[in-house]
Amino acid sequence: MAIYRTSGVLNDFLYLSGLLQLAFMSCQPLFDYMSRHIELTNEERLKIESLAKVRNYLKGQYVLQQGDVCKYENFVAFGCLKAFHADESAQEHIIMFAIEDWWVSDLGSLLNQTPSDFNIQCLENSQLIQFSSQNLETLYHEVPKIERLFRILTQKAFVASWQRIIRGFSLSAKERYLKFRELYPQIEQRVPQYMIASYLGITKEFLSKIRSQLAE
Amino acid sequence: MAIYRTSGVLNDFLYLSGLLQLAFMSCQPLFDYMSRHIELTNEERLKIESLAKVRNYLKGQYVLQQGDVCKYENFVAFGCLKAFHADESAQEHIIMFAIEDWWVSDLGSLLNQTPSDFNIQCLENSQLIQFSSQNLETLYHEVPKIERLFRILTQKAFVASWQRIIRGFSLSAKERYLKFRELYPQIEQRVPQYMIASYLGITKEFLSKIRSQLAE
DNA sequence: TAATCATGTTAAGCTAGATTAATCTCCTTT
DNA sequence: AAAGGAGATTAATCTAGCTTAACATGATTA
Repeated sequence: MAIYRTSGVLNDFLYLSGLLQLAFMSCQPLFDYMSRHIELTNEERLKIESLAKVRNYLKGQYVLQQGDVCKYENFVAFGCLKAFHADESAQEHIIMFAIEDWWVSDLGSLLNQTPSDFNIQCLENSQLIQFSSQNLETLYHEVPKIERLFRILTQKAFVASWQRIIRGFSLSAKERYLKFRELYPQIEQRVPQYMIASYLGITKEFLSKIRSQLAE
Repeated sequence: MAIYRTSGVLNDFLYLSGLLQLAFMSCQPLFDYMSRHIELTNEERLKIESLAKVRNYLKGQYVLQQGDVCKYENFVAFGCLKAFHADESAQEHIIMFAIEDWWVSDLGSLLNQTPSDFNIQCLENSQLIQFSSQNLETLYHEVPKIERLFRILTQKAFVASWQRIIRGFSLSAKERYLKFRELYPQIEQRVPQYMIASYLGITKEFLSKIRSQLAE
């Protein structure tokens, strides 16, 4: 698919920025993020660093494929990804986007070591900070603060997913689109419209219609 | 509304069973439940008991009303409840049912002390074991096992809610109904059809049609 | 006994949103 | 320069599921 291909110029850029990115493969973005929630000692930072794995992905690459067991909980240092489920008729349904400072994984698959329900794919060159479920367990035990942080994060994610379910019930497609723009203005700029349509659970044609109505 | 009213005979029964239930207001159901996940010492049990509040509700009573701040995380010792959101046009959208051994609350409201997005109402006489957010915090600190348990429970709940979102995208109403029966056979027996329709995000008339198709 | 209420069913007509297919605009590649 | 691909738009037609409304049933109440 064309998403894997890039122009010569873009390739040069990617190669270059790839090199640049290699120069900055550290857990710093994660520490910055964490320090907004909890305070970490230097030993704790070292512990976290020893259990994390920093990895770069190119645009189009899959971090997780439906059917595989999810190996990592991923923190996005930079880049943009989508998580999507492909149904029987190969239709893609985007479950979430992830940009800087977001966590993305198939938690069910990671926890139960079962085949994943969905795919995670990079929409831009991305750098992820990865924790295997084993390392995460170790981290929970050795740095209880982190267990606490993850409880809180998961609770927030759970609340957000319930709000999404409520929106799915009680709002029209147009209202859901407006809500999406309100909630995620940064993401709206960064991903193509047809993916937003997929996230909203409507066709790209219908989203286009909604937008033209809004423009009037 | 008639849901509050009951026949004389039923009232007698309720009164009686209310008395009987008063005789058994203990945290035992919660301990039984917890012991399926973690092991508790006697001191820990006492700690939990000291922070919990056992309360009976009659059929029809609200445990939480939309707009109020959610005061408790509720464990269902017995009974049956629904959590539902009422939209602008006063339409009810059932988000979840809760029976024995389920937890039910508006976590977002509880955590952030913000007005709740939805109602929690008893469909049967119910007994809840309640933890205020303060007591829950205390519990997390004094019994770290519990913090761990709640992290795991929340993760599971989060996974379940994502699966529900996926189902909402990729399954037809009929498929969603069949899935519901598969996942929650006990609940199907216990709540009226029109509430199941609401849970599935369809009208009661359409569910009726689906069922008649299935019966053919 | 008659009335009421909760629940469920059936059927006619209606709309939000899907499907299909053609067209357009940028980019990128050759 | 031409061809191709990704993304977006528009319009015609179609359908899953909604709305409305009438009716059935069984339980409860007066």
